Amino acid sequence: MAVRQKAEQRQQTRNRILDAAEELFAQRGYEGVSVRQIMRQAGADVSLAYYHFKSKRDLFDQVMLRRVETLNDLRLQALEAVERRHPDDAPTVEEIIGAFTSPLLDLLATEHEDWTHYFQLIAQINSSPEWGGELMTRYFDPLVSRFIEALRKALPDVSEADLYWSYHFLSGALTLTFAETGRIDNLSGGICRSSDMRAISKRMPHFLAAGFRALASRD
Amino acid sequence: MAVRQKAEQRQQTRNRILDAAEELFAQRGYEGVSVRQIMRQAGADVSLAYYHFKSKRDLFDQVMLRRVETLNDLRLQALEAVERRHPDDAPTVEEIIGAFTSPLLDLLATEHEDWTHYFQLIAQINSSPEWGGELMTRYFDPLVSRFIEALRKALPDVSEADLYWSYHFLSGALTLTFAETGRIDNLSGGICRSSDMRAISKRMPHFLAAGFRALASRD
DNA sequence: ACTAATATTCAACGATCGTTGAATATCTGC
DNA sequence: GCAGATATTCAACGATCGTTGAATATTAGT
Repeated sequence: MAVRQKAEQRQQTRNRILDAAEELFAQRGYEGVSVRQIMRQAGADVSLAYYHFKSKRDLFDQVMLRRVETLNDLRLQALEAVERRHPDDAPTVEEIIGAFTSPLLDLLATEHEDWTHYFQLIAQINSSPEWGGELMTRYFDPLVSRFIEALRKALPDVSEADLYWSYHFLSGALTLTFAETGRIDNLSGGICRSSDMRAISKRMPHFLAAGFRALASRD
Repeated sequence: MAVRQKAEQRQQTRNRILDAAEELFAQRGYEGVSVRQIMRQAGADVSLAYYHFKSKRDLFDQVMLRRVETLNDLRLQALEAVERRHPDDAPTVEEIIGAFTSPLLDLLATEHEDWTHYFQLIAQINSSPEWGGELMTRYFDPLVSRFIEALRKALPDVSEADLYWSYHFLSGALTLTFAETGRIDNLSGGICRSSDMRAISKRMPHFLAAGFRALASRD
């Protein structure tokens, strides 16, 4: 009974390792975690990591790759849904930014355990001089270019430089928010909570869209 | 001749170690750098690190502390200068945000080598779940609260939650921008450069001030 | 049932880690 | 110029690092 136990369990073990690596990398960074700590958390022997992955760096890359396609697909679908609702005119900046951010909020709302560490990891990579420039470009550039194209249509008079800088500010606000460091909890004395996704979705698109428009409509 | 050579050289060596640590921590993070690598770059023996500092962690803390007071002072002075120009009414949001950001731009313009690694380091800490919440609070909370107080006066109808979330988005945009990861250079195909402080100072305060106002004037 | 393939464990490698105590060089105060 | 303080070097500690090869357990194909 139970045909193909081996292939099933292979993926199961592989995912257990990826889960442990994702969580620990997100908490302490790539260099702050050892393969031994990852495998201890995964409940398996150290050398099993090198049976399933080529190296520590390869394990890290697979952690990144595992979810990036799902995320990019959801974002692209959200953008296309918004564009479908505007067959003649262009969508608003809010709608486009909403399509960029709401998949993250939805994933956290429905599958929080699975995605929270992944977003924290991306946040750290994004602001790291060593990894940020290259890795973010590699994984997200096509999708981001697609969103920037949509934003260009929504803001016909914006200059290219203003457009890219606006996106850069968006990216910073977004990644820090999803890093959930607890900073805003401390600073606000409990008024705001890092994990309050409803509070974020009510505010972030408005805040950022206003910024885009402010730069686009400058003299 | 040369009275007090020893005391002078003590500070000189100490600063050489701090410089090396600052640069390497900024590039690869706390765990990504060894004390040996730091001392190699500083051109001194490993054990000298433990003569000048208690531990690796203490060295890291001193790297943080060395510049934080200067930075906070400059920001506070900039804010007070803005407020002095408005004896009766409140300063604008742009002016307040300018006081928060322009000291960073000025330091990079005049003493780039000294400060660029420090800002990169802060950017990484800010979006790290392990360090971000606590360290940023410890070093910057009093100053940030002072700025938020000024912003509250400039936006009399804003809710507390909107105010703190707005600052959070500002903080994300600010730290990613000063992380200078080269991401925007890649994404924009060279149109924008991470190191172009003039481009940043022309855009960031406008962008962020518009965001603050958008949240403050919501129904 | 037997064999080949796959999955997992065991033991160890050389390298590097943070840290320390003792020895040595250099300067200061008298 | 000498004694004591200060700064720097040398050598080493046990622990942990990433990684590997060989041995063992488990499953798959026939």
